[in-house]
Amino acid sequence: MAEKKRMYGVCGGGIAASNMDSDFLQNQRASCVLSHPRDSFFTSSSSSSYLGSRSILSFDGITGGKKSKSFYQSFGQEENLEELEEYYFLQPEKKRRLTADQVLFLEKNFEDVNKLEPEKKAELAKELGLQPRQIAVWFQNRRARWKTKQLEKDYEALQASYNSLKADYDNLLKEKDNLKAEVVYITEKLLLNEKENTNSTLSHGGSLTAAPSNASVTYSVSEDESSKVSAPAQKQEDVSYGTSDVLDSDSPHHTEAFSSLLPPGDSLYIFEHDQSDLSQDEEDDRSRNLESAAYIFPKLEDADYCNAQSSFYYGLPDEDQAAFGFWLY
DNA sequence: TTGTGTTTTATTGCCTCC
DNA sequence: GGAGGCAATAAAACACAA
Repeated sequence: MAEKKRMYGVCGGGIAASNMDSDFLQNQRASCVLSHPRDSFFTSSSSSSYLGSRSILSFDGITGGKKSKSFYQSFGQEENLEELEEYYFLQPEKKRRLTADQVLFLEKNFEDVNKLEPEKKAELAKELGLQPRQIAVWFQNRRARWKTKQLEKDYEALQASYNSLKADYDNLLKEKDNLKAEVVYITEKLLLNEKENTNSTLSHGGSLTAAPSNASVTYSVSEDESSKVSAPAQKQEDVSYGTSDVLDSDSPHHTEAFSSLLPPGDSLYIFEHDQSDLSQDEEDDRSRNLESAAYIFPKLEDADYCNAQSSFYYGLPDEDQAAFGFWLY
């Protein structure tokens, strides 16, 4: 690539200067030294429009720190101009850091506009005694730094947003698991009561009796029984039933939860039972029914009453459908 | 003092716009 | 085709621990 940018070059010798034409280099030489304390030695040939650059050449300690041999150490004030010029322009290129003031000034301008108009660039260069190219480079690098910072900020914001959403999601998952466990618990209770009811009916000469539609709801679960039922779910998901109103057997809300499954006007008639009455076969049946019910119940939240009822009804084995049909209607 | 990591200054090559 | 912007990179300057 020819060219344009190779010509921006810094004043003085070194790599960048090697691509410059001689007129350009003459001007740069002149402008380079103007800002130096010994500017007067070189002003005669200057036609530069800038005050010149303090950068690149290493004759002037600007920012402190490690420095190569200084101008004044190398040459006493009596040295002749040829040697001085040789010193300046045959020096290998050295980068110079801008002074704190220069940086501050540039930073303030960067706050106003982060892209420079050519006029502004020339103005800043003149004001700071730098090459316009240096100003342009500084702004370019500054934009790059700003962009990097911005990316970091954006990343942090996204990370925070992600963490927040993930926390919400985890909470919803827990809530879902809790609700699932409640469904299992409730279903088990219903099935147990259905069994109990069947047994009771058979022991009373085989005539089925349903609770009157306006009968009061009675439901009770012993402390011991409750813990037996909930234990597996707790073990698996660390679920606490104690937090649920629905599952609080002492709470009036408990029966309301069951009643919500019934047609308006009907109420649930549930007998107390003794779990110890269950045989191994009955336990197996119960497990099977629990699986079915646990699969079906989650649909209830979106379904209207009829849909929920039919889902519940048809999702069970035939014999259980009959049983549920008995006590639901 | 020296080795090493970071920051700053500057260059290069490519791209877009006018 | 020239001017200017950007990404990638080099290299000097700087900071700091050992």
